[in-house]
Amino acid sequence: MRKRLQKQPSGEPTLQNVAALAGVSTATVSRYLAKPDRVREERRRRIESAITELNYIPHGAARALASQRSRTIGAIVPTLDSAIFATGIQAFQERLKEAGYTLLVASSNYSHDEERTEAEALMTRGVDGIMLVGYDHHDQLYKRLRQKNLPYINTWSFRRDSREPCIGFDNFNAMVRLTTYLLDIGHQRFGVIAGVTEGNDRADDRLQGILQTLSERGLTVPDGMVIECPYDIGVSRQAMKRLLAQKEPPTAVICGNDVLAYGAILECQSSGRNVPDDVSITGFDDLTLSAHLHPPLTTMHVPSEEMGQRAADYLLACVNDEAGSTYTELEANLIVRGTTAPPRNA
Amino acid sequence: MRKRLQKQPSGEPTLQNVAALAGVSTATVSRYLAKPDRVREERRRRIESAITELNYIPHGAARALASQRSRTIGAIVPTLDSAIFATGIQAFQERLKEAGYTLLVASSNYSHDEERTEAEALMTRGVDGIMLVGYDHHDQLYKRLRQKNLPYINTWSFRRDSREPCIGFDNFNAMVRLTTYLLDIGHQRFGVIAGVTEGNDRADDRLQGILQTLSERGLTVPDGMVIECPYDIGVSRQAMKRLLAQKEPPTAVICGNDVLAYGAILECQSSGRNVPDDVSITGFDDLTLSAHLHPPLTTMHVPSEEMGQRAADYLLACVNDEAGSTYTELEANLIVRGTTAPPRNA
DNA sequence: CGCCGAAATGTAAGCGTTTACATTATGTCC
DNA sequence: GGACATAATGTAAACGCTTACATTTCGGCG
Repeated sequence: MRKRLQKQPSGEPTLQNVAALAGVSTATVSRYLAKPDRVREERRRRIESAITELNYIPHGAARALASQRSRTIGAIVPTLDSAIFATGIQAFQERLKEAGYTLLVASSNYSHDEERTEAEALMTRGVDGIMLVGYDHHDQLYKRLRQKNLPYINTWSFRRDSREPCIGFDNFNAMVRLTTYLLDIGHQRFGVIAGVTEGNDRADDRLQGILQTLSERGLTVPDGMVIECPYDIGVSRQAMKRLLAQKEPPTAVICGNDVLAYGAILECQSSGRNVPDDVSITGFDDLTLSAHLHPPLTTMHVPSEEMGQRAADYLLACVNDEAGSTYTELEANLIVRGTTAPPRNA
Repeated sequence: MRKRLQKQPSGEPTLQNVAALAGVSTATVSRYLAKPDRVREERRRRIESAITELNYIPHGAARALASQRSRTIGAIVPTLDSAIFATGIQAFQERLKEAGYTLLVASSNYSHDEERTEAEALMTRGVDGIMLVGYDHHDQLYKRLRQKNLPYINTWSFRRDSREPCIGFDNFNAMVRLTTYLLDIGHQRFGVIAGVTEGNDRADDRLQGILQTLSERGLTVPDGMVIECPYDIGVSRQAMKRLLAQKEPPTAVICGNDVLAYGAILECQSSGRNVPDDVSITGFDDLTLSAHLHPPLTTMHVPSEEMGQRAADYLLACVNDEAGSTYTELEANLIVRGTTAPPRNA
């Protein structure tokens, strides 16, 4: 046998060391780690003290390699830098933690391509499942997911006709309800500050919900009364300014989410307009802050925590070969607060 | 040789398959993956098409096991559910992504014990480095980190006397400056709505900065004028209510962060008090929204993005055995906006 | 045309676990 | 006390890569 320079080992205590110190086989230690009650009392104690003494920490990669599962789950959100996703992810993570799983996060910046790339990266990391936001994804991504037979779930939206596992609410329908409410209290002239619909099915569904409801009531929204803008409060203020500058300004402005609504409200306050007397404004998400605003924001409440939890539950069920409900519809609730009122002339 | 039931392989294409299909050795494929220009043109092409044909995705765990590094970095933040950390993490992640690293996140809920547990979990996952928030951590955690010789960095605070690698700003000093500013424009009666200092060195440093500055100017803050509360807008409103109910209410209220300040402002608005005429209010963090409030919030700007980036840079430098600056002080800047003014009687 | 150093490639030994199967200890029942 | 089922343990072969070292190929050059 030739002599070779040994590859440098990690220097960390290994399961093998633990076994040696405890005077048992590696299999027993491994079993102890997985199901402590499958090894007899006396050995268990020896193993435990060996672990403590060596400060042994199992090697996840070795584990993943041997067992073909990483106890790791991935999530790809458009951005972490948004309270609403952060809340959902936080809940998601919390649940995974309880089950001994670790979360890998990635962000797509609202781009299908980036999302796909990130998904690929997560797969390399060997995640046992993936949480996605929305239902509209890169074809290749769906293909890969199915090919690898990797559990995944779409969140933040729910469509009756979906063939993909999903948990969320119906964005379209939610906006139908909100718009109907505004119509019912007498509004006729609407403005819309929508999120960017390109590559964002939630934003698009919401916008369509508004437009369709209005058109069913025989109302059309003139050009210039629908503005798409990124979820940025400054940009939203600009949008609101343009809306208010129209010769027949809207009596109600529907915003794609709460942040856009904040911008709209602030613009009104800065320009001396009263909300809701001069103009009603609505949001979507129901961020914590919204209830405290002055006046408090009328908005659709999105159950982001529950969504996070349930998504985790579903994926955990999948990896454990249990049955989980593949389609779960949650309710987004209209919360009427202080930023909406009948229009002046009504 | 006995017959054994084969352990079920993953069914995924492996590097071995790629090598076979391309007609080269596994070593060559592996090299191609790591440094494409180290294999000759012609083989490179064969390998590439083999990869495409098989839809090959490298197996991260195997990789990690063989190479002793996971290309994965962990971060433990108090909570994801806070705009300020989310922003920092987002930037951190972005940078890691560029370098081909993946982020593992965990949250500690402001508890040293949970932080330690999470760190242990991250180590099992084999992270190559860890980002922590604050400098005050569980002794065991520090011990473990050093014992494993695992790169780590403290963020969100900077202390001259720190012996730990850190990147951040001096919370104490920042509050000294902010308090001095308020003193300079004439305030004498102060209220403080601080974050919970237990287990949160940043919150504590900030509070001490305020108290010490005041005491140096011969001012003492009476009991009941300093309230610690969790970063919750509702709770903060309650705190503000109590402050305003004192017989000599403060002319300036210093808040531990922007969220607390929002609560304070909203409480004033609800109770018909004018900010800043009746009472000045300051925040800390400079969240995006703060600049847009009405009036816009006077606050300390925290460079969370830069902090995230730099933290990533440092850890990446460590894993690549490059030199990175171990101590980096960033500046938190006082942004004077509309919520502060000299007191009425001044 | 042969020689040499460098570059490219191949060979095969791990990396630290899990787990199928073999073996051994334990407990139960007559 | 022996036979047997059962529970506990041990043995050793993967898992899918990386990489040290060996071998081959390539390009110049005299």
